[in-house]
Amino acid sequence: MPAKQNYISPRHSGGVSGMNQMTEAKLWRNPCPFSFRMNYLAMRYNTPCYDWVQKTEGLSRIEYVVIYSLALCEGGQAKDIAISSGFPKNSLSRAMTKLEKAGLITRRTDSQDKRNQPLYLTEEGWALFNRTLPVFERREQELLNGLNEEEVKTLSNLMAKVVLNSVNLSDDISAEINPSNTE
Amino acid sequence: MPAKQNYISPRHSGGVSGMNQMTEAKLWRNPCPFSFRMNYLAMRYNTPCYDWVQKTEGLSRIEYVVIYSLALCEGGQAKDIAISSGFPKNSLSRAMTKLEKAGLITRRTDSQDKRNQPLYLTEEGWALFNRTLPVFERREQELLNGLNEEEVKTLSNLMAKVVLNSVNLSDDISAEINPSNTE
DNA sequence: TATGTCAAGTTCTATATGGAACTAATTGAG
DNA sequence: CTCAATTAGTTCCATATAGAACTTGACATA
Repeated sequence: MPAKQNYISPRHSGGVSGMNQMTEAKLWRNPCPFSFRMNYLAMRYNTPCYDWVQKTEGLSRIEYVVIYSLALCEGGQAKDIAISSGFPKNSLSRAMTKLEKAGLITRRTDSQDKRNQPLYLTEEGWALFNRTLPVFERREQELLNGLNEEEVKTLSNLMAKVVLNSVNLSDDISAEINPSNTE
Repeated sequence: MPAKQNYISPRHSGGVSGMNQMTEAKLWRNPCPFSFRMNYLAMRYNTPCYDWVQKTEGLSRIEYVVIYSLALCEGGQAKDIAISSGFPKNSLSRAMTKLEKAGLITRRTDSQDKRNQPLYLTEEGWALFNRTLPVFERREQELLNGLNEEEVKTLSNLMAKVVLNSVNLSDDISAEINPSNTE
């Protein structure tokens, strides 16, 4: 065959790193390198984990997030899950209804303030959490495989520092943009 | 008023760090601390940026991702964007159709392989990218505000290392689970 | 004891989303 | 040279999703 037929554009070839040219560009020639790496890794973590939970337990991502959140913070409310996860409260409401029907969580009513509905895992909810957690832990381990213990510690600390800093940031960008925002 | 009425449960109070108890639990008592920090930061970056692009330019997240991807890698294809961003190819197809109609991108046809459609930004596409990029850059800067230059460098390097390691991981979890996975 | 404001959660509904099946082009096997 | 397998991209459509409006409850002010 003529060479032209077999020619594989460098754009589409694996190259040394085993990734396509666009991914390499986003990694190494990106004006927002941190954001890309973060989003890319989030995808490589979330997709397989939540696909697996969907398949094995029949729970969507948001439904599993509710379970996970309550396992870490018993008696938390929909509002708390919304704040810590970013999911809108109406989607959470739907998820909670389904989980309650499935017997995985219970809602009580705060007698002090009847608007509040502290949420708890049932025994079955705990069982589900306990049998699924290892998969999530394993995936995180796999991602961090390439780092030694020291590096994992450093990375963890720096990420925590960024999270703490981010808490004070406004999410309203229009407010930050000045009339003359020509950089 | 009786103290009981005014009592604010520690669960819902700001506490020292200014975040609710559930977020603190997810940060400091999480079996998967890296994953949570990553997802939390991704949310704090993506939500305001893409909401802003939606409002100011009328582009959805996936549509903007196409623009951004082509700015970093001219002539890339839908497939490349799918791999590097995780969006399904049918959603990308829809986005590309809209962007082409809006005059922001053009599709050519590879004469070598007519299945391929290398994509390019038009002049207007470039203009849009150039006027929106500063907002994304600024948001990344804001997130990293709390770190000094040295720390930003370290964090960037470690994240890159994790990405490189992750490239070789399988996304199929069921294949990784052994019959006896009772950890 | 009214009344305006705010907060938590629910419901309604239009739209966005992505899986599955499809078309068209290419390649590989025999 | 055929035909099966593979790949890029599109279309179809059932369902998930999230904005907006709503309900209910709390509480401050008067």
